[in-house]
Amino acid sequence: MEIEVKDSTQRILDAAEALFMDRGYSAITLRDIADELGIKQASLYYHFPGGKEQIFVSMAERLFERHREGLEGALAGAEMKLNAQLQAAAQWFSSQPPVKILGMFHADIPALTREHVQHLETLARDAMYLPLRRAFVAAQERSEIRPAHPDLLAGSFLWLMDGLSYGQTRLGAPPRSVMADDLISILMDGLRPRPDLH
Amino acid sequence: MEIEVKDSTQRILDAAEALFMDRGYSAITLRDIADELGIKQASLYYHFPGGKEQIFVSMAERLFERHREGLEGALAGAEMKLNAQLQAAAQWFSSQPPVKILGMFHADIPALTREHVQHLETLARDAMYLPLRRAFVAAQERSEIRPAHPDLLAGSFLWLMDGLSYGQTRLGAPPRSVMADDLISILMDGLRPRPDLH
DNA sequence: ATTATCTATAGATCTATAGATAATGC
DNA sequence: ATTATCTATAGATCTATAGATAATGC
Repeated sequence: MEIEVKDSTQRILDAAEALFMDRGYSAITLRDIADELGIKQASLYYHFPGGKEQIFVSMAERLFERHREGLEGALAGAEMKLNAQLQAAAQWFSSQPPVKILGMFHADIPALTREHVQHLETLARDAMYLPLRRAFVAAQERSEIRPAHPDLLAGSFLWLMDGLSYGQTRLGAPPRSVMADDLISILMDGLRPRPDLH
Repeated sequence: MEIEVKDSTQRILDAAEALFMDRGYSAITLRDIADELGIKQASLYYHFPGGKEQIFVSMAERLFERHREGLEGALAGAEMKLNAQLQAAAQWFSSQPPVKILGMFHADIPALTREHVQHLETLARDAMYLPLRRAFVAAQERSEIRPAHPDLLAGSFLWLMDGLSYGQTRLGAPPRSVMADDLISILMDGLRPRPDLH
């Protein structure tokens, strides 16, 4: 059994991810990240010559790749019923630290270059949005749910999963797993193929 | 007919609201706000001796009071059916600039003093969360919807309304009013009093 | 010689304060 | 005299660069 010590690059990205995701790009300084690791701020430039922006972009790339694999794996591993797939997706999201992806983007991204924005938006879309959208579209094709705009469904589901992270202690809320189950159950009932219109 | 010119304090809060809500507390400087108004950064201290933090808190107080009145008015003005009330609430939210309230709080609030955090959280709760929660509880008491945790319902609805602001151009989405109607329709169907549990 | 850190610091902000200036109202 | 601005600036960061230092690997 080999004890593999994470290399410095990964440890920097770990710290950066926790800090950036929690408080946003502008609020975090390179000193915050370095302090977290017990090194000096200038030492970060050895691993990331591009400085703060490069650290942010690398962190986001790694995060999206992890989510793409995790979410696609969860969806593929579930029964081919939307209900089971959404439960698996919810479980995946709650296994991960909060992402706050859309909020982060809107607030943080004006601080980045156009190219980096474009790049990260594509990654985010591929990693989190499209896999869910495909699951909703497939369920519609199987007539498992009534017709509804798949962009709305995918976006709202993703948004709700993201919101479960925030909601925790704030504004008095039940535990996360219960919330996810209840939400999915309400959503599935709401999407039944035309139950008994009026 | 009297042309009432907004006083400087209100104009400062207008600019602060637009900037803070868009990019967050840390990303906005006093110079950004002053530039927006065509004055010098130091002049802001005449109206807000407490500086940046006081501007943010005053802006948030005004915003929450506006939302409390607007949301309570919308709910009270609607038919006493949950469906109509949620539609009125959705209309109110889409009449307002995006709030991004929870995301803002989580990210920005570590930069404020404990007292201000406490104060703003109470205002946010009273203005946006509790009115919706009361509407869901009342609908349950009228047996209009099946039993479900009202905190989850109020929180998710608020969160979804908030999300409609983000989702707009991003990630390919239908127009906001359509999305709100579709979501409410799905939610209402999902909450029907025990439809036909096999 | 290479790798990974450090110290020191330049240059660019940002917040906040002090005091000057100009316009208005008694 | 009061109100609302301005200029100037101190003091505190923050990012990024230059070059020193120490440990490891050939």
